[in-house]
Parts: sequence; C-alpha cells; structure tokens
Amino acid sequence: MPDGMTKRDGGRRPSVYDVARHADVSIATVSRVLRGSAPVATSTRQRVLAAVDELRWRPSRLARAFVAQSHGAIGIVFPDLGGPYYAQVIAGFERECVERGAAALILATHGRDNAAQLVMDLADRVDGIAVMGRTVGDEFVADLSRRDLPAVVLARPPVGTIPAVRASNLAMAETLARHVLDHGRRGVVFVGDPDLSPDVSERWRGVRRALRRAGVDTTTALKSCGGFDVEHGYKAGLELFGAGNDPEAVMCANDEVATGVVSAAEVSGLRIPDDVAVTGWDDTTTASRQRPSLTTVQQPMRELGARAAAMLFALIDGADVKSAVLRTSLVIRESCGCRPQPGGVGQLRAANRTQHQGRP
Amino acid sequence: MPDGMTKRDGGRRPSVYDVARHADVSIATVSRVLRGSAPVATSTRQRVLAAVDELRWRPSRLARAFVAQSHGAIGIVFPDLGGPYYAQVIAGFERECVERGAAALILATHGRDNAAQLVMDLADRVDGIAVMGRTVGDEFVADLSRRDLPAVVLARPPVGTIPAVRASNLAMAETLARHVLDHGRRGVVFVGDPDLSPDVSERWRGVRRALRRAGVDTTTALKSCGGFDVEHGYKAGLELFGAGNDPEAVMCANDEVATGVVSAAEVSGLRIPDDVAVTGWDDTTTASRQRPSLTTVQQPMRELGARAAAMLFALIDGADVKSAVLRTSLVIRESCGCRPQPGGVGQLRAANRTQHQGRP
DNA sequence: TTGTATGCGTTATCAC
DNA sequence: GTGATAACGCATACAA
Repeated sequence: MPDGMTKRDGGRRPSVYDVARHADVSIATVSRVLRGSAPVATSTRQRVLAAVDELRWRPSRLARAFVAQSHGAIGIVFPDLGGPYYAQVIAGFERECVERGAAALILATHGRDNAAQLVMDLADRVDGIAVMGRTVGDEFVADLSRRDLPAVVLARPPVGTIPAVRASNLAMAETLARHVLDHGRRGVVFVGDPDLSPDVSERWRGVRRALRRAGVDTTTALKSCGGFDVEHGYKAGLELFGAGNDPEAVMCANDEVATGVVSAAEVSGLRIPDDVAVTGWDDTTTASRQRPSLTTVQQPMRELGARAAAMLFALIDGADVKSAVLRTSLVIRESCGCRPQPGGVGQLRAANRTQHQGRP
Repeated sequence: MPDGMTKRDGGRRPSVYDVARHADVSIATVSRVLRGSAPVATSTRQRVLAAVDELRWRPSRLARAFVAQSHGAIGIVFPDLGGPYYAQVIAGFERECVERGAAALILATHGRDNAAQLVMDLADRVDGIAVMGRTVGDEFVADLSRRDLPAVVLARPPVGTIPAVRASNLAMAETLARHVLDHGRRGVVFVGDPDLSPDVSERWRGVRRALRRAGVDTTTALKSCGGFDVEHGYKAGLELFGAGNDPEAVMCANDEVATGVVSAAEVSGLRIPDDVAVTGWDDTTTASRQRPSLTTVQQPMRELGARAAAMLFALIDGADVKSAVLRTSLVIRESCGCRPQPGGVGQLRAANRTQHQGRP
C-alpha cells in the first residue's frame, strides 16, 4: 500500500496494515510473527503482539483462504440425515476434520430435484468431497473428479478412478442368511430396497445367494419397503404378515426397518423368534436393547466417515489413495432364534461374533 | 499457512483472464456477462459464454467471497451429534440454509478440552453462528457477538443482547408432572442432569414445582444420569429400581433416557405403567412405537434449527431480531398409566394433546 | 532481522 | 458498450 494512503476508519475490522502501523513495523513482519514463518527479534515480536492484542485483530480467514487457494474444508453429501447411521458417519467424518483443523460441510439432498445443483455449489466451497451411495449419479461424480476436485465415494463401489470406502456386505449377508437357514427357517423374506442403495443391493444379493444354495425358492423372497426408517419397516411388516403367506424369517435392510417389522409382528399377534425370526443390520445402540435383542451385523459407521475424510486429505496432499473395504461382524442375539445369553440383555460373548472381511 | 490449508497444485484452473483472452474481451466484460450487472451486446455475450463453456470455467468462490467479504455460510455448534434431537435440529438448520443458497457448518465439541478454540475457528469461517445450550460459556458467546459476528443461542435463554430460540419447558413440565400426579403417583423421580442443559434444568424445575404444590417431598426426586442417551437412562434406571425405594413414576429428561429406563424396569421385573409410570420428552419417532407407547412432550425440533438459521440471516441482513419461544404440546400415551387409544399403537386423538406456549 | 513489492481472482469505478 | 485499473487482506520472494 502506497504511503500516505490512510484507510478510512469506521466499523471496518482491522487489517494487517492497521496492526503494522500500530506496532511501527511492516506488514511482512506482522505476518511473520503471527505465522512464525521466519525469525523475528523478540522486542519486535512483543510490539506486534501488543498491537494485535490491542486492536483485537484476527487475520481474515477469507483472505487467507484466498491466498492459499484452499478452503480448509471438505464436504460430505448424504441423501438424508435421519437415523443413527448417518449420525455416526458424520461424527467420524467430523472428528477427522477437527483433528486436521479443517471444517466439515454437510449436505443432505433429501431427494430435492435440484440435488445436482446443490452438490455443485458445495463442490465450489470445499477442497474435497465425499458422496454417499447413490445420492447423485455416477456420471456426476466422475464429473466432479474431472474438475480436479478430490473426491471419494462412500458405501458403494468405486466410480472409475474415484476411490471408495465401504463395509463388507455380500459375504456377510450370505453368512447371516445361512445362520437363519440353520435355524430351520425356510420361508425367508428380505425387506429392503436394493435400488435405493448399493449397500442394500449387496445385502439382498448375499441373502439370495444363500437361499438359492439351500435350494429355497426366491421368487417371493424380496419385499421392498420404500425407506430405511422404522415407519417403512412397520408398514412393510404389516403387509407381509397380513398377506397370508406367513414368513418364518424376515431379514431387514437395517436395524430400524427391523424394529418396525418387530412392531408389526407383535401387532399381528406373532411372537419373535418363535413365530418369525427377524434380523437387522448396523448394530445400532437400540439393537441390543430391544426385546428380544436383535441379531444383526455390526459395521464400523464412524470409521466409514473417518476414513472417507482421511482419504480426502490424502488426495488433497497429492498422495495415492486406494479403495478400502472395512470389516463387518456378525452379532448373534435372540431375534434369530438363538437363546438369550447368560450375560443379560444385550450382552455378547466373543464366541457370538463372526468377523468377515473382503470384497463384498 | 493456517491449519487445514494446504496449497493444491497442478494445472492451474482458468481465471477470468483466461476467459477474457479467449473471448477477446476485457475481464470486466466477462464479469458483467456472468453477473448480469450491466448491459452487454448480444454478440459479445455469446462469445463470452462460448469461452466460459469451452474452458469449463466457474468463477472462484474463494475470490468472490474475499471480494464480497462474506462466507456465504453460517455455523451451528452442538455439544454432541448423537440421537434424533440433534439430527432434527440440524435438518431444520440445513434446510433454511439451502433455501438461502448458503452453506451450513456443523461443529460438535464432544466435550473436547479445546472447545473454545474450535468454536473460534468456526466463527472465523462463517457470517453468523448459532450456539446450542451450554456448549460454551456465556462470556464466550457474548465475546463472539462483541466481535460483530451475528450470533444466536439455541435451546436456552438469551445471553445479554444475543437473541435466543427455544421451546417452552417449565410450564409444560409442570403440566406433565401434574398429569402424573393425577394418576395417583406420589413417588415421582426426575431422571436427568439439570446442569447439562438449560432445557433439562427448566424441565426439572417445572416438575419440582408441581411436586411441591402437591405437597410431595422433593429431596429424593432428582436422579442424575450423566447423559442423554439410552445407555445412561438404562444405567440410571437400574440404580433407581435396585435401590429399594421403588419410585411410582419416573419422568425423564428426554425420550431416549426414558427408553433406557423402560428397559431397566423390565429387567428389574417391573411392569409399565402398572408398577411404575415413565414419561419422556421430545416425541421422537420411537416414542409412539414403544410398548407401552411413551407419554411425552412434543417439541418442534426442526423448527428450532430452522428458526435459528432464519434469525441469523436476519441479523446478517441488519434486521432487528427478537427471541422466540416455540410451542410444545403434551402427548399422552400409555406409559403414564392412561389406557391404550382405540386407534391402535401410537395413535393419538386430538383430545390427548395439550398445547402450551409462553415463557418457560 | 526487516522492509518492499507482487500476486491471488474477483467485483466495481472510473474513463472512453 | 467496453476497457483499463484499483481495491479486498494476506503471504511471500526478493532486497537490503
């Protein structure tokens, strides 16, 4: 700034220039003191710090970000925000951001028709973006990456060169289905919408494979329910139990749907697991507390979010990033027909957990 | 360079200068075309748009924000993220942001020791900030506002001149407690931590007032549980029911704590509501689905988030903003001792709802 | 150790 | 209608 050019006073917040003038140094020195980017004489430093303190100056993040050409933030896109699953994923994502000193921007498209526009807006304000499941189309995700914006996908397979982080589904679903079949149940129905998410799609495929290998007909083994919450599960359950062809086991897309199905069963006068077995997925906190306690599959939800963030930061740093498949584990409780554990409701013994890792 | 900011290199992204050169115009004209801030000849406009298209240029939000001295974002600070309450508040906050074309930044302090630092960081990257409950101290909140950063507080009374948005607690809690007393229950215990949140503090005060007016001793009427989730409620419930002085009614800080208390009661061999009545707060989706269905208080959680955001935008626009107390309503179901409603589990008749508005 | 000068990408204010 | 140019607040290469 040229000499004699005095900035107008007023409500304007102080800038480096104000601090520099106040401490009788150059703006470069002020910057050096604040960033510690170069040695500064102790006496000078103290003058600067005093000025900073007196003017209550904080460097403008807007300007810093502009100079650094970096937002210091990453974003994550969900279809929705309800339910414990998203909350956990967000928590993991956010924790990683905090550790890195970055901000987390969260966007839920909620099935809005302008979802693509919203995601684009978000892309303009972050250094990297994570997209969950089928929130937006593949071609759109690929487009983000083509704009040189670091991107990862979550809870779904990789898209082209865009890395993915997800939990193992297919093999574990097959394992769980086999366990249900081992209880002697043949009339197995999977409640969920394979089209709504890649996760559910893989779980259904795993279940179907187990049924086929056991020689069970699968033509009526899929019941879609239109959503992932308790309400949808309840409604699907009522339809299922009212249809006459009473299923012997209902395997659900997630724990919340399972909770709804359990309610529907009880309203329909069915006992669990005697009349009908029920299983969930996710091992949310309520799963162990329900009665009967819910047999389900534990997946590391926080870890999913944390890994997505970590992968983004690695990409931003120019590192090479590979897709990851996180481990899931079987959590056998009572709702599948197993006996209550001696430890009490919701208690588990290690022997009841089966881990599985690999490509879903 | 500040935390979280690392320079991304690679092929430089195009700027106005590139587009201007490509279209053989000045950068001013490019800006005019894009912003529509001044008339441009049709032929010129088309040349510019063609160049924009070809270079796949998007104006840098970083630069725009810098020039406009505006982040185009507001932030919200929570103590935590788990549970349906926060999810709903976030959803409302986020919806309002989307409608306004702004971004929502979400921070959960999780009881970290550097919470104040984190909130300060957030304050540096938003145009306004909403703080929930006692996430940070009053003096800190006041300090934010003193820095000319628009601020509102959520789920608590106003702090100085900082407006608040909250739901009615005290009178409704008293009403609910009276209802429980009307069932003939005298040994009433409130489970929750008044110190953890202003909301809970007011609910406890309302309950206590009702008890005192009914001539009930309140010296053992408070049972703290250390948190707002099912686990804490369960643990508190076990202690409560194992202590010998069996309560006749347990009024909980929220629905999740109530759910835990219900589990604890059942494990302790107590029937609800015959042996012990239980009430919650929030009317989350599971409240109507539980058996027995949970008597609780409905509060507009999404609305709380939405109003907080709307108030921030109003403050940013320089408008005058007044605190607001949102209406809550009593939701009588079975867990308090009332009979099941004919409509089925979770169904409500209008007659079962009592609304209340006013200063809590 | 400190100061000067330049660039970051946009919008806005002048001239023409 | 259009173009040259000055901010915006900071970081930094280069001088001194």
